[in-house]
Amino acid sequence: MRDYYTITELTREFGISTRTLRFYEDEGLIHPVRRGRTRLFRPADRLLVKQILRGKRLGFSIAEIREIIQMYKAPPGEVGQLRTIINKAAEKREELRQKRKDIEDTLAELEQVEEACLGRLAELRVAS
Amino acid sequence: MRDYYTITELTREFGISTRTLRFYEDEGLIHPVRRGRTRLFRPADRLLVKQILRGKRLGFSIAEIREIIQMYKAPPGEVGQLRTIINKAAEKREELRQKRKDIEDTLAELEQVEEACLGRLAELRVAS
DNA sequence: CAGATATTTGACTTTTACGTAAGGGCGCAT
DNA sequence: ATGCGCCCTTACGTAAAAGTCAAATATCTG
Repeated sequence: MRDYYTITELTREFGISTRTLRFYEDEGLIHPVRRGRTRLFRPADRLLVKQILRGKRLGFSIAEIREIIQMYKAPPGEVGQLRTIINKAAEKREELRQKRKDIEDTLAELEQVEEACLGRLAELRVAS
Repeated sequence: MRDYYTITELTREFGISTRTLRFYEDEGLIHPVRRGRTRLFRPADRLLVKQILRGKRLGFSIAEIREIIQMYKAPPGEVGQLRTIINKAAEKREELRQKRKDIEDTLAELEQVEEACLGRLAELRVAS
């Protein structure tokens, strides 16, 4: 486990640009430390980037990803705040379950596509 | 099963705008028939809209959705084409499985968030 | 310490997926 | 005949998420 990663190391690891990482910083999603002006990414920052990209793959906007990330680092807080977080988490989970169902449905359809293609291929072989 | 739906009926059913449906037509995703200039959506068009919106929820771009849709209505075709489709379908399925894993991971993290919040709430009750 | 390589900020541009406004047509209930 | 609701096209506008480029530093390496 490295102490620090440079910006270019992370861009190579994740296949993104430096612009993207700076953009995420501007958006308040990550907070790499600085040595002079140069950004240094700690393992925790790297993990955050991973979570951000995961959110992107699922079609979440930056704003939504920010919300999710903020839930992760929620402080002890007071009762009202805790309840708010619990509710938000429940909402997101519901949304994720919907997405999962969408995935299952699409997977099923694509399997049908494959079967149909294989079937058609078999027909063509017989006919020739 | 209705013969035709008007554009407004579909916007109400799916919570989208007429602009969106016209945009999808411009993009070649749907092809409602016309009575004069007015679009008439058949059940098959309605199903397509459903599939498009499902794709959107999963973070697919219009271009990607177009690809998926084209697999569904792939014609009997010739051997090379069929193989291409089979490969594309396999790729998409892999992508979907990745997304599903992303969802599972995020769900697990959110459950941890909830547990942590509930734990903290319990602490606060004891302390008071 | 020089030269190469990496990083910074800032500004402008691009792409995607629509939103929105303008201007007009059709059918029908008042 | 007119007001209402729904429909059409054309065209410009916009927000999000970066891409791209320039010019100025920083950092590493021999």
